[in-house]
Amino acid sequence: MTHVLIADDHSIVRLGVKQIVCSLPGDMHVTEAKTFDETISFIEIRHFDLLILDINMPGGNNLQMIQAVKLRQPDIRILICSAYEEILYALGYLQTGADGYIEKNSPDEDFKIAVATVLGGEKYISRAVREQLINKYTRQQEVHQNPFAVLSGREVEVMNLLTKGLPLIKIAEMLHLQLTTVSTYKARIFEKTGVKNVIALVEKAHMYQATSHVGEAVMKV
Amino acid sequence: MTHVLIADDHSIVRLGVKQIVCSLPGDMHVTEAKTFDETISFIEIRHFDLLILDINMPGGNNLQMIQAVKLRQPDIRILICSAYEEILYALGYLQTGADGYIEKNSPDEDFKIAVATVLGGEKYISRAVREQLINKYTRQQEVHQNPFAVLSGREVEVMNLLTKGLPLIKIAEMLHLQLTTVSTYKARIFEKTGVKNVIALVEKAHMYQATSHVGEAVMKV
DNA sequence: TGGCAATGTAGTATAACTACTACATCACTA
DNA sequence: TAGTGATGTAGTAGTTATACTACATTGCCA
Repeated sequence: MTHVLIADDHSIVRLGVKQIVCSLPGDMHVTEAKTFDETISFIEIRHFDLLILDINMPGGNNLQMIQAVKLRQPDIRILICSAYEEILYALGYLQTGADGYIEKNSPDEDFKIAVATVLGGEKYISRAVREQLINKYTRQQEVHQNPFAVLSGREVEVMNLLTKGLPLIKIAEMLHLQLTTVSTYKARIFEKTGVKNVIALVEKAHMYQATSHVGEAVMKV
Repeated sequence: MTHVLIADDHSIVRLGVKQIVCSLPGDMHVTEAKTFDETISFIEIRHFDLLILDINMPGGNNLQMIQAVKLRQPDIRILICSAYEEILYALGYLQTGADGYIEKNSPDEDFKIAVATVLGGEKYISRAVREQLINKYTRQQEVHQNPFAVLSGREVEVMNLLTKGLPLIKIAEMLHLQLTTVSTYKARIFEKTGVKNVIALVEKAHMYQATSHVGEAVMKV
């Protein structure tokens, strides 16, 4: 008997995932959780083989969720299921201890493969993420999965002000720089972190706030 | 034979919805669309009794979708299915021509009731929205602490695009408005919600999206 | 140790955005 | 029913941001 816990705040999504899970060979027993707190409660009282976790649910949404789960059941498999653009976040989650990461808009077939793979004890990595991984390793040195680690000191300063919603002109004043200089930093930050607008930047910052070196970089200013 | 078209960009959601639909009595025939364009294509070539529409899908996301659909099949029923906090937007959609509005995180039972109700030719209104309607008519006494409740339909549309980080110029194109018009909405949204920049807006939106259950609990007091 | 990439800085031209104002509808209220 | 406020829409003029380019400095590695 395989015990699967599906954690997603959308019941319709749970239903879909449940169907995927039940379509797989083996005797599946599915439990559903609507919030992260609920998820933790279940994990504390029962054993599960697999947790399929929506990272965008109330009370959750960051890397710490993985640790919170693994702390209670170190041998549980975790398949992250998310609406986010996979390639941006997958590596971070995988490194923190997740066993797979799949986007909600993946085809059913991929979903089945993901669940089966993770249940089988292997990591599930979609082709896109696999390529990203390879790129990371063929590049120099250790995997900085944290995109903020590559920012320079000045860039970090600007980023911190940007993510507060301050206009460039104010930032320029504060740092005693020309507007255009700040603009250049902004462009470089966007490029390095792979985002297209401040909102995405803020979201990305949220994702990495748990593990980032950004705080340190700010301190040394 | 009842023909149902499910429009959602997440296949897992389509799967869930399909299961709900097929669990209902009657001979159900389900078609799936992944984008709004695809939805329109289907509607142009075949007749459907019911469209279950995710308002947050690529190429869609505004009130005009309803009209685009009704223009082609005036007698089609439309059930809006959304991840948004229902109570904020439902009335606007219902007024534009939708026959029902259900949140993705509603219990399966409610989902079934919604589909059945709309198929039966009636409007589906959840209790929360019903209460909102009543409140609207029995005058507004208790303050909506939700700052988004005071936004007009158009403002909500603009807000949703803004919080995705889209530049005004794109929003203007999408909604077929002048840039300056969008700018006006933006200013009004900022004023009504009491924020000074998009980032604060996004944060505020997150806040009120995460507390939806709490909100309901408050209402029945 | 010479070279190259990363960093800090900024200008010019252009594009995007905001502030302020305006006006027509519509719904509702005194 | 006239008046008032909310809504949908947009223009003008001025402000702010971007793209692209440039250049000096620094650190590091071959």
